[in-house]
Amino acid sequence: MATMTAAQKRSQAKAEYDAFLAGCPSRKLLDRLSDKWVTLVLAALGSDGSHRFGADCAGKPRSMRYSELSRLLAGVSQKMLTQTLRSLERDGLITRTATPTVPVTVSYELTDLGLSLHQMMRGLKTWAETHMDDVLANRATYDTRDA
Amino acid sequence: MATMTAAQKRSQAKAEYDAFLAGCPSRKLLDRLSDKWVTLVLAALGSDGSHRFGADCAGKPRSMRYSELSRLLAGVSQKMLTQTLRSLERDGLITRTATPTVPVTVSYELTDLGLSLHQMMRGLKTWAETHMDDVLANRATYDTRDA
DNA sequence: AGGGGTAACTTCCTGACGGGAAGTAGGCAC
DNA sequence: GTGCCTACTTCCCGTCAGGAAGTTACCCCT
Repeated sequence: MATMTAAQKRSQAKAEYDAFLAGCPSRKLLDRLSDKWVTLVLAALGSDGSHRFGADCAGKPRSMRYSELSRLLAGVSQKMLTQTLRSLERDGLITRTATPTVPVTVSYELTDLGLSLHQMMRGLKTWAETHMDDVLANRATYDTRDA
Repeated sequence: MATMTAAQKRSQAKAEYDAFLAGCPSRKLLDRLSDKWVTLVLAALGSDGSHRFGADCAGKPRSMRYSELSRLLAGVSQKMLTQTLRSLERDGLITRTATPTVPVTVSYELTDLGLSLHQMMRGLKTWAETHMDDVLANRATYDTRDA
């Protein structure tokens, strides 16, 4: 067991996990990742704060406070934000750091694992933003095809 | 409008759509894409049928029948599969082709737009399968940290 | 000719889950 | 002491997903 190299373990994992199967753990993981808040939280933590000015900078991850995330991810309920952050922490994708300041301050940051996933998520978010027009056009065509 | 180059249109779209905003159309699109069945359907249609033998071949998209998808995506209900396929068709990501054979045969295939999204989805599915062990390890640590 | 079979849905019911809003802890400023 | 701040937690309720049964349309078999 301990005699396997990382590469061996990786190839074995690749062979054993199949997200198409319902019972597979990786399927459950994929279900978890396929969550709108997960996508947005990862996209938020991965981009630097100046996404509005410089677009999505692929640079170093940034730690954000709970309230910052709450503000950036417009429309997220506090319950879902907490829940999403907890599950991401549990899965080792982000770290939670509580500093005992006046009112306790909590900051979240991507781990290396989370950073690797962030690449995917950022791509997904970017895809949605760039191909929005195509999708909208297709919808218009579809809706008028047979009224 | 028609005088803009594709690059110009793209940069404009990039500037206008921001998936972090709740009201933005791209946010709604991202929500739609962040669906476990969407991810799996796209992953299925993009991979050739021999994913079990040759893993996820990045080759040409493959048309699949309703029943094939239903079988491959273990656990999907017929209702959700139909619903997912309909919305993907509406958004121009897949095409639906009904051939009037004995019992009508319906096949689905990725469009070019869908194929570009498929790259993302395949990456996501692969990520889930390859990093499953890391996540599992992190969960074990988290759960035993404070019982 | 009538019963059975098949593909691709559609409908109905019910339980789980997400959103909204209100409540909690606890330390400091006034 | 009263109030406020952050970061949650709890409660309620509407919506939505899952499961199973029903539907349509056609052909085959007897």
